[in-house]
Amino acid sequence: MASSPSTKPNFAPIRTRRAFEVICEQIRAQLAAGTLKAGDKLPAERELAVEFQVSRSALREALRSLEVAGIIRNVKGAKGGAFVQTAEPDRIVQAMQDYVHLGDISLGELTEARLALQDIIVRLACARATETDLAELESIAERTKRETSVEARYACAVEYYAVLARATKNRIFGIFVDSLSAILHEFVRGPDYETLQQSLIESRFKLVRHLRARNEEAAVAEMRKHLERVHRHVRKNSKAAAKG
Amino acid sequence: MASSPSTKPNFAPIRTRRAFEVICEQIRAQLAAGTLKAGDKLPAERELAVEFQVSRSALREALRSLEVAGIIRNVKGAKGGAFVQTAEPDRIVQAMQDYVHLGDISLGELTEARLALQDIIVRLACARATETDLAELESIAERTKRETSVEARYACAVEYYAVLARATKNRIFGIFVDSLSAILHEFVRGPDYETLQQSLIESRFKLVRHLRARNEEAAVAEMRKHLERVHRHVRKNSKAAAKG
DNA sequence: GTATAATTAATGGTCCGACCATTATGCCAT
DNA sequence: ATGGCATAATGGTCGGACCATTAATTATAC
Repeated sequence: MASSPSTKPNFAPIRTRRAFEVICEQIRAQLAAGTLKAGDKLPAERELAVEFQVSRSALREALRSLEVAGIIRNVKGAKGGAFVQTAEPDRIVQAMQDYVHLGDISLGELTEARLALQDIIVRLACARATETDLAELESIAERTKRETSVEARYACAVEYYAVLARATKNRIFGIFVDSLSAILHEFVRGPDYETLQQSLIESRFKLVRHLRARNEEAAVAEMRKHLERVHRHVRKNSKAAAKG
Repeated sequence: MASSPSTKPNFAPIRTRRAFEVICEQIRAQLAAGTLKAGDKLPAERELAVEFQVSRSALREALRSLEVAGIIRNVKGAKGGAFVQTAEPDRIVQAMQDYVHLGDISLGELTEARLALQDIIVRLACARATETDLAELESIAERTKRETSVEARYACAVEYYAVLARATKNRIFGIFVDSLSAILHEFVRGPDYETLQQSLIESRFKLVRHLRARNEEAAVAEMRKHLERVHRHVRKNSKAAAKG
């Protein structure tokens, strides 16, 4: 079999395909084809290994890949197994985080992208936000005012942005915003973050008022003013960190 | 050892942390801290296993996770090993693709997001594109005209969008566009795709002219017209596929 | 009869030790 | 020098074992 002489004038791509890759592809294909869907349970590892005619180790590496990709979830014990997951954007967020950590993206790019995105989101939310959305935004802003710890208030801010993104009725924007928020979170610490937080709360109320009035331009302007303040803070901190 | 009675009043968080997860975290931490950076080579699997005091299998599952995440690349043979990768957005794209396949995102959301994104991109590119960028765009459009196969022309289109995104001088937009393009690609097939392609070429030249004139509004309008045509096609195909 | 405890079986997580396939390196013969 | 051959390093795969957790079943106590 190996390198039979002659009759091989084609310079085929060498690419060695590893067993676990092939397995992943087959399972992904079944997903795309709809044969497998969220909630389904794959056979047990030992069974699958027999079916694919590979060792359990190789099969496990495939399952591990799919788990890391957020496609399945492994649960132990009797009646356990690999369950196809419902869509969760977490993995996308982490992929972006990894990408940034690998060093190619500057803080400037991140903040610019966030500003541009938030622009779109505010415009869409202005057109589509239901009264429920608006009420939820207000309630979060109220809660922020009552919270005492920096951490708790930050969590409120994240939630506020998430609800705002949801108000666009387009989940893609939610993913993008989540990713950028998660990455920028690492920069947000600093000595005067607490006083900044305080001053941002009022801005959130203003934004809701503009949204409710369906005043697109005012809402966009408010969000811009808001974000630019945050970003000035972030940039200052990052410079301080670079100096230290 | 099992369930030693009494002396356990602490309600610790249950979460069983698997070995490979801990390993991943440690390596990721070294990445974020800068101790590890692109190009570095990790010790051999057998060595690492000793260092982490785990079996080679567990260690391999960790490496496999990192590889799937695009953080390292495993290369065989002597002088092989796990090398920390330079940033590649491919994984983000695939994460998004997985997310869509898991069924939460509609075609409408995808096209809307793409339209909004391309809006921003055109505006930024209009302000920042260098003559080199513009020349490259033109050259790609020229090449598209000369290509004969549908596939080759599609590849040109992808490249055109990529170069346009690069002209914004912000890589984040490149990632977003790549992701959406990859996903929408699956829908683009269809009987009259070839005639559509033909009619789109002229639009690309027009866009470059608008960009070169720094005429933002005209450029945005041209792109919108362009994309709306593509999306009408895509939507028609997807309906046809749903019917069949 | 019902509630509780012990048993069992299924399953993912881990470990070990072996062998294979690929690759770089150096040595040797030509 | 050049081309081939042995060697060693290294990831990929294998097979089998044991552990930990969990659900179902059975036995026991009341």
